[in-house]
Amino acid sequence: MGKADFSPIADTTRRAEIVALLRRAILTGQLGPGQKLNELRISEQMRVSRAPLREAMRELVQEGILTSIPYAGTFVIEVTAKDIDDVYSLNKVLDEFAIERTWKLRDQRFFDELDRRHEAVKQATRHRDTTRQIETALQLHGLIHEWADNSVLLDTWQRLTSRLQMYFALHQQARNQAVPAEDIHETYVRLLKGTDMRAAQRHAREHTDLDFEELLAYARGFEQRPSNGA
Amino acid sequence: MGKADFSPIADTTRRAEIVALLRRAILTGQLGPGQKLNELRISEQMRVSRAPLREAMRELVQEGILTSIPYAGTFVIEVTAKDIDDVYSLNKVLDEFAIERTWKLRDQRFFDELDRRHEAVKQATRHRDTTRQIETALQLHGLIHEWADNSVLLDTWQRLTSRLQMYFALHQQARNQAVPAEDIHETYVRLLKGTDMRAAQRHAREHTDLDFEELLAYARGFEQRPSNGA
DNA sequence: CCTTGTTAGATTGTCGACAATCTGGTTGTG
DNA sequence: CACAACCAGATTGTCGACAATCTAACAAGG
Repeated sequence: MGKADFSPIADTTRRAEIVALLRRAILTGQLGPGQKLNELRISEQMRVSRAPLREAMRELVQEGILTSIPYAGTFVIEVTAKDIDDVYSLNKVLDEFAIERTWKLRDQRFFDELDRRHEAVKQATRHRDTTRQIETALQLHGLIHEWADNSVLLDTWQRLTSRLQMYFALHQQARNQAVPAEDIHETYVRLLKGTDMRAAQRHAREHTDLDFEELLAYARGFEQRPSNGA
Repeated sequence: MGKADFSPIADTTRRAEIVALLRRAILTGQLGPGQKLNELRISEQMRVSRAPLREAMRELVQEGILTSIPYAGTFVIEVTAKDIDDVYSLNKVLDEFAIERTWKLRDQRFFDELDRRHEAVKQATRHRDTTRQIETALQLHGLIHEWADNSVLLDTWQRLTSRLQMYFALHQQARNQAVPAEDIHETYVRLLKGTDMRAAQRHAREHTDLDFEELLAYARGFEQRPSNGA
């Protein structure tokens, strides 16, 4: 049968592309915390007028990775240890909820997708591609939120993810250390495949395979440090 | 001493005022679900150009009460029973978390504020002011999120609150029934003042004094019903 | 020396006009 | 009648220019 399920076509507005560009620049650390976004300069660089750029910036402000002060400018959010702790602690709660909601909905497609994403992380790890490693790890952890069949939860988690990705990128960028070779997501995946939901939730609450403790310790270091623009 | 701590002055940009106006119009039900927002018409009514209006609309899109389709328009979100259920279930999780975080931070100022907001609800109830009753009830429940000392949690909760307020307004508007005279928040306040945190959390999870069950039943009624604009 | 008033430059906020796109009706054709 | 191509109107997306506001440097006065 001619049954092909098409995905929605791409948003063909400049605004959407600008949002994607800016978000990527921030989440990869090209735009550092506290840095000011000069509208005229950016609009000229992108060959775009200020109108769609400003609209894009409003979106990112609401997304929580930019902050705006009227007549002063729009800046990349500052990162404090408390911010990271706030995001992290809430993230754990959402994880527990997502696991609970996803649990009964797990099927073969879920397990397949879980393996696929897990494999993507392992591949990025082998290639020593730290940026992609962060990205894939977050995608792996995002599966339960996508599967939970709760659009508001997914929305909320994606908002947190933006920040998480930014934090990890900063951390990685500053340390630039060798990535862990072992597979730290092994337990997480195994528990999600198992039959003990409580165990999976406990794992999400207590043991984190996204290495937050180190991230926190690091963040306490650059507290109050002046952020120099690029 | 001349020590007066000033709060930041109000945002004096048109954009901010437009956001407030539009939000109020949506949350009070003046703009119904599915309704299209004609930029030219609204900008003329507000005596404002389309630029700040469009920026304001981007904010509300990210806030989750508007939805935008490129080259087609921006619309007030549709309300389905599932949406309400999604918001409601996530809200309960956030409540539990907020109670946990707030618990150790409770002090006299907290209890005073709790009483103050509780009193505001009772007053609105006495005056049969249903709109204000919704508003004050949500403010009462918001205290634990404000007190939890987690800016991300507060952000998230406020986003959900926008929707909750909209749902309740629709419900109230359609039914237009007499408001309950009894004080349904009595237990909630009492538990928050007590010493048993688990009991307070259980109450948040199991018994809801914001009457969601009825709201849900109602929402299932206008599923798929065409929304006529004003 | 410190404070206050002024001013020039840069940047953000807002405006009105034009371009791109969608919608619905109309027309022509089989 | 069914259907596709086309066209006119309305609406959204984008642009360049102007107005409002902020910042920092400088001068004047105590």
